[in-house]
Formats: sequence, C-alpha cells, structure tokens
Amino acid sequence: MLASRFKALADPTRVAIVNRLAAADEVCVCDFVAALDLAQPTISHHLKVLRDAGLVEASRRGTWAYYRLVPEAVDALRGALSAG
Amino acid sequence: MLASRFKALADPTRVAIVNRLAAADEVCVCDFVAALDLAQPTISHHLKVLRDAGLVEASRRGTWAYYRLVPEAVDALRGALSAG
DNA sequence: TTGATATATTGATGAATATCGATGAAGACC
DNA sequence: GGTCTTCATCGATATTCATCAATATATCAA
Repeated sequence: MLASRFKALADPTRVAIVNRLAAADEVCVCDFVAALDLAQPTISHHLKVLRDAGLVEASRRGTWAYYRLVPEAVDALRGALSAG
Repeated sequence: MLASRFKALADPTRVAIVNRLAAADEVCVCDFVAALDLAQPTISHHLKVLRDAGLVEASRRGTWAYYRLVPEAVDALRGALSAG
C-alpha cells in the first residue's frame, strides 16, 4: 500500500536515516548507531521498518551490514505527491 | 518538522483525502464523509491532522467547509525524498 | 574452541493514535 | 425565536508504536 510507505517515514529517526542514505550511496549500521542518539536495537528496529516497507535494502559484508535506498520505492512516494 | 508531515500521511484515510484533493482543487467535507466509509467525527479528526501538519487548508463558505492542498508543503515532502 | 565485535530479535512498558458516540457551535431557513 | 444541517470538539477505549534491556545470531581473530 501507499500509506504503509509513508508510515515508514512517519518518524524523525527514519527520516534522518533516509536523508543520510540519499546523501551517501551506502551507509553502515554502525554509522547510524554512532550518529543518531539511540540504542542499537532501536536503530535496528527502525531499519527493519524501512526494510519491510521496501524503502531500503541491506547487504552484509563480513561483520557489517550496509544499507541503501531502493530508488523505485522512493520514486513511488514522490509520484504519490504529484497530481494525477 | 519533516517527519510530522510524513506522519500526517501515515494513514490510508489521509492518503485518500490528499489524493482527492490532488485531483480536484477544492473538496467539501461532506464529500469526504460520503466517499470514505467513516463516521463524520473521524473524518473531521483526519482533516485536523492534515491541517495541523500544514498540508491542507480550509475555507468556510456558508454551512460548508472546503479543503484544498497547500502546494508548498507538498513540494517540501517531494523535496525531502530527493538527494541533497 | 574461545572471545570479541556487529546486528537482529524478543519482551515489557509507557506514549501516541484511530475510532466512535455525544455534544457544541454556527449558519441557513421557516 | 425555533429547527435543521454541517462541521468541530470532547471523552472513552482499544490498538499501535518507540524505546530499552536482555538475549540471540553471525562473523572474524587468536
């Protein structure tokens, strides 16, 4: 659905995550934990919400997990805000 | 804030309201009540959420209230989904 | 195998939210 | 004035959500 994707952005922490991902291609989870002032499980929870919404995807390389935006999903949201 | 505007869209009913407003310039509250299958106070509540978020504004003409989108606010959301 | 580090999941709790019925406020019409 | 219609607000309730502590999983190194 569309609202479930907007719902994934209905939180300051998750907007901050998406902003960082829009700026840099890939971001490590550890960077989010360092940058946002929240416990690690909380960050992990927010990343899961964004993953479940299809807005981001993750790849694991060694011990680290890297997240990036899913451009089509972001485009879909942009489109929903346009007339038509 | 930005997330509070996304939060205003984090509900199917409110996405439907915004969709209708994007299609027609102005929509009467009574039309929302007729179209969406919810009680009138519930519609009124959702319209207030959108008003508080600055996404829509209302004008009263006689007994009826007409709602329309605030283009700048919608543009701000679109912009937040773009890089930069 | 043992230990250390990086993420994810689970469980609990307090706060926020969607919904409705009842009520209030304000205009239109007799 | 009195009544009807339209919309907003209030009060109550059930559900959802953000957060953390504790624990689990996974990878690497020694």
